[in-house]
Amino acid sequence: MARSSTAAKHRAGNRAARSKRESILDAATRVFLDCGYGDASMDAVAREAGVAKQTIYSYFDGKDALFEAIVRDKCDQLLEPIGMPEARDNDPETALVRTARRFLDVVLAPEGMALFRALVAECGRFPNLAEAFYRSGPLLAAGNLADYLAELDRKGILKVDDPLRAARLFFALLRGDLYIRRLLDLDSEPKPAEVERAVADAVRVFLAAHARR
Amino acid sequence: MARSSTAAKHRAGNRAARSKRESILDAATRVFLDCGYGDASMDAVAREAGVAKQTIYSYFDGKDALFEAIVRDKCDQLLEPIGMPEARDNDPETALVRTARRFLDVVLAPEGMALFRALVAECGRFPNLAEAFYRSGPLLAAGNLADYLAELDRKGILKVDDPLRAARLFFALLRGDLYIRRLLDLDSEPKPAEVERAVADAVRVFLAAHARR
DNA sequence: AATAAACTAGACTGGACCGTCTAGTCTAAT
DNA sequence: ATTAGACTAGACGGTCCAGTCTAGTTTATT
Repeated sequence: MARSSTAAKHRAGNRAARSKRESILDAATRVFLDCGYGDASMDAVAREAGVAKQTIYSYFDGKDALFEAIVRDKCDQLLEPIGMPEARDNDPETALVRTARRFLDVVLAPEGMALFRALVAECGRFPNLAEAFYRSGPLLAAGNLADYLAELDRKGILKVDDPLRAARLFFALLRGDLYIRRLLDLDSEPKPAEVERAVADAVRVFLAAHARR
Repeated sequence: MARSSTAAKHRAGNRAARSKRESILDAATRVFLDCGYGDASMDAVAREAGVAKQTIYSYFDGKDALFEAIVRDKCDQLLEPIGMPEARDNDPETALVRTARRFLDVVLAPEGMALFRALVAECGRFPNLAEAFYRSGPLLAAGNLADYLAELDRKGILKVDDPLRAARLFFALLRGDLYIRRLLDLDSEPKPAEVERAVADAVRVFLAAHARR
């Protein structure tokens, strides 16, 4: 039998309710990603959202559920460009540079970093979130690139024995030292020139390793 | 004027006091790295150490100071093998493989991962810890490798234009996808065969990129 | 206008936890 | 044996917070 509670109705979603739900999600995203799960308080979310605390509880089951919701939300929103297969090109350098830029722009941006830090910090409490992130982010991106690399190998443009492993290595190269420093919050968002240099380095090394001799 | 409080005397360090201090540090390390800073309680540390809570406060100024102490401790202990310059060898493959194994053995081990996760989670609260870790870990390792790579370049064995950047790229390759998965706690400690494969992949790609033509 | 549902502001409960304090025990040196 | 310092067990104050409850207000629908 259907629950007729307020929360259940909201989950179905009127128009007004959706906007209220979204302003809560927005505020919660800011608070959670700023403070981390532990130091974020529901009162702070309510204040930030301009909403009574009770209202939050009428849209979400509790702190855990709210955190899950905002993380899944940000994952979808943030990783969507990464997940999309890149326009392919017979010149691998062109395609790799495009893929690389798109990847770094997302993961090095403050939001991308904050999301990843939150996931790392809470992967013990929310293992399924970490899994979902990995699948719809790094794994999907590597899969797409792997398909393209396999095609280049078939066409004899590059030599790629294990496309998936090669794709993973490419993204590893791309993260490089920058990523570690960003994770530890030792650098602020890098300037475009730095990103461009990281892209160029990664592409150069990758192509050298997979050139047809 | 010198403080004559218990805490000050302990900091100087008798023999008995040192062992008590160490059992507190041990327990605190377990608790903090298991639960994270926020969810670790001083009562849990006391219980785990088999010590009264007051005793902890007579050796350490508070929760923050205890956390700092255990992190610096683990950093020193864990990163010491990484920081030492590797025995050099005119065959770069031999030397790189050795360096790579030593690096991955440390950073992929449960303790290494737990430490890094804690640092990522708390880098906002303890920015100086993150900095110290980076300098005595990744930065030092890259510096050492860079020196060796510069030597190889001088000898005409490899072509390495920017040794420090090259060294960083090598470690980036090494971390690869494994590191991300470990950070998110999606994998347990990898088997030696997996590590060996990651090492081989990284070395192969690196050498291909820096071969004298 | 009347009515019901949604919302607000804020009080409140129950629990966790940091850091302190107390009272008593153990150890070691004089 | 005495005495001082270290230690223990546990209580306690103060703070913070998740989640609930109350009483009153707004909004929308009929």
